[in-house]
Amino acid sequence: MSPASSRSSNASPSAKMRRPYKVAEAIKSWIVEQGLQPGDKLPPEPELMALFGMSKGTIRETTRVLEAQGLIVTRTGPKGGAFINAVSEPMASSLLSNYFFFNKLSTKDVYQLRRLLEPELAASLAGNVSEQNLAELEANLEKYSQPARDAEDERKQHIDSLQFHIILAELAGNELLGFIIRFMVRMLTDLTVYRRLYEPHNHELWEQGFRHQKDLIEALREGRSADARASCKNTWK
Amino acid sequence: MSPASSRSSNASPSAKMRRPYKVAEAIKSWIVEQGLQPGDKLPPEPELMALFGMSKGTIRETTRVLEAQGLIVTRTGPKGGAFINAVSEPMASSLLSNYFFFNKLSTKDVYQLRRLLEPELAASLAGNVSEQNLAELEANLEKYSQPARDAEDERKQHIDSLQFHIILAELAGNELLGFIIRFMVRMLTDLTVYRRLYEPHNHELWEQGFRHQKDLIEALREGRSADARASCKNTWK
DNA sequence: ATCTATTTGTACGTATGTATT
DNA sequence: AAATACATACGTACAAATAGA
Repeated sequence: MSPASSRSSNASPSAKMRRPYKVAEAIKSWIVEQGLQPGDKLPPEPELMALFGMSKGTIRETTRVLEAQGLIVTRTGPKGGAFINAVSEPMASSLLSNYFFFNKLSTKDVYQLRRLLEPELAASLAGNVSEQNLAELEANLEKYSQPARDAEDERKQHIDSLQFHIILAELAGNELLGFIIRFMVRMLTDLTVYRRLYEPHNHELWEQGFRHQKDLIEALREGRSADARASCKNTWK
Repeated sequence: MSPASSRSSNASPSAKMRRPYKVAEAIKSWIVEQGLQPGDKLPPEPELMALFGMSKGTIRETTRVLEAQGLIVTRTGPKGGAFINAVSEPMASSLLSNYFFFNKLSTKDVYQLRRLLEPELAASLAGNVSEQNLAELEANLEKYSQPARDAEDERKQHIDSLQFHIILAELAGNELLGFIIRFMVRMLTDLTVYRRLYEPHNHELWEQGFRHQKDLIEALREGRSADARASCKNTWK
C-alpha cells in the first residue's frame, strides 16, 4: 500500500530511472514513512537541493512529477511551498481515462460491466434506502419525465439519466464502487457526446427506460429485492 | 474522450494554471487533433522551445509532467526525443492507487465489490470457456491444493488464489472489467501483505475456498450457469 | 495601501551523458 | 573510433505571487 511504487511496483520502466524520478520515489516513500498527511509541507526548494545534492531545475522537475500525479500542490509566496495533497477524484479519473484512451474502451464494455454491477447493487440496497434518498432519485427522474423535444434536449436528458446511476452508487457507501460507477458515467458521457447526434430519437426506448427506473425506485422503497434487480436489468437501452 | 482534460474536465484546480501545465494541455490536445499514435515522435526540445516561446527548463518540466502521467517516454541520443506512449496498465494502476491511498479503501469495500461482480461474471461465462482455459484454471488451483505448511507458504497460496480471479476476468474479454479485477487484486495484495501475518491459519476456510473453486470450474465446463454463480459466491473467505 | 521578505516560477547559458551512425 | 543529435543536469539571474508588517 502506498503512493505508487513505494516498493517495486514500477511506473517508469525498470531501466535507469532518471534523477527526478528517483527523487520522486524517495519523496513518496518518505511521505509514507513519516505518515505525512494532506496539508503537510515539504521542505522548500533550496533545502531539497541540499538534501538530494541536485540543482534547482532537477528538483523542480521532481516536484512537477509529483504534482502531475496529484500528490502535491504548490503555492508561491511566503508560507508557500509544496504540500501533500489527497488526490482528487477528478484528477484520478482523468489519469485513468488516459489509460483507456489508447486501450480502446468500447461502450459495449462499459454497458456490460454496468449490467454486471448494478442489478446486484440494486438488490442489495432494497429496503435499506432512506426516504430522503428515494426522494432524491425521484427528483432526478423528474428531469426527464417528458419526452425530449429535440436533439439537444435529448442529450441533456441522457446526462441526467446517467446521474441516476451515480446516486444509486453513492448509496452503497463503497468508495471503490462509487468511483467506478462515476468513472463509467464519465466515459459514457465522453463516448456518446458526439455519437448520440446521429442516433435516431427513439421514443419507445425512452419510455421503457423511464418506466423501469420508476419501478426500481418503488422496489427499493418496499424492499422487494428481486424486483429491484429485475427492474435494474431493464434500465439500459 | 481524450488524454485527460482536452476540453475542461480539469486536473489542476481551475485556478491559474502555470505554464508547464498549459503547455502540457496544449500538447495533449495536439496529440488528439493530429491523431498521433503511440511511437510517434514529438518535436525535439529546441523546437518546442521555439513553438511555445519558452525556455528549456520550462519545456522540460512540461515533458516531465506528460511522462509522469505515462503519456510519453523519452530517450536520449540521436533518433531520441519524446514519444507518444500508450499508458501501461501498471502505470495506470499505480496512479489510481495513489487516489485510494488517501481515500481510505478498505478490504471490506474490495470484497464487497468482488462479491457484486464475480458471481454474475461466472454465470455469464458458464459454457463459454474453452477447455484450454479451464485447464489453466485447474493448473492454478493445483498450486494451493495442499494445506499451507507455514505462514510464508500461506501467503504464497493467497497470492496464487488471487491469480484465479484474474484469469477469470480475462475470459470476459472486457478491458474495463479486467482492469478493475486486476486492480482489486493488487489492492488486496498490498492491503493484506502485512495483515495476513497476524491472522490465524484457518484450515477449514482454506478447504472450503478450494472446494468451491473446484466446483466453479466444473460448473463452467458443463455450462451450469446458476451453479457457477452459486459456487462463486462461496469462493471468498 | 504599500512595502518587504519569502518562496516558487521562468529564462538562459553551458557542460555533460548517451545512444546512433 | 569518432562525430552527431539528442536529452540530462547545473548555476545563476531575475520575475511573479503572496503573506505579513
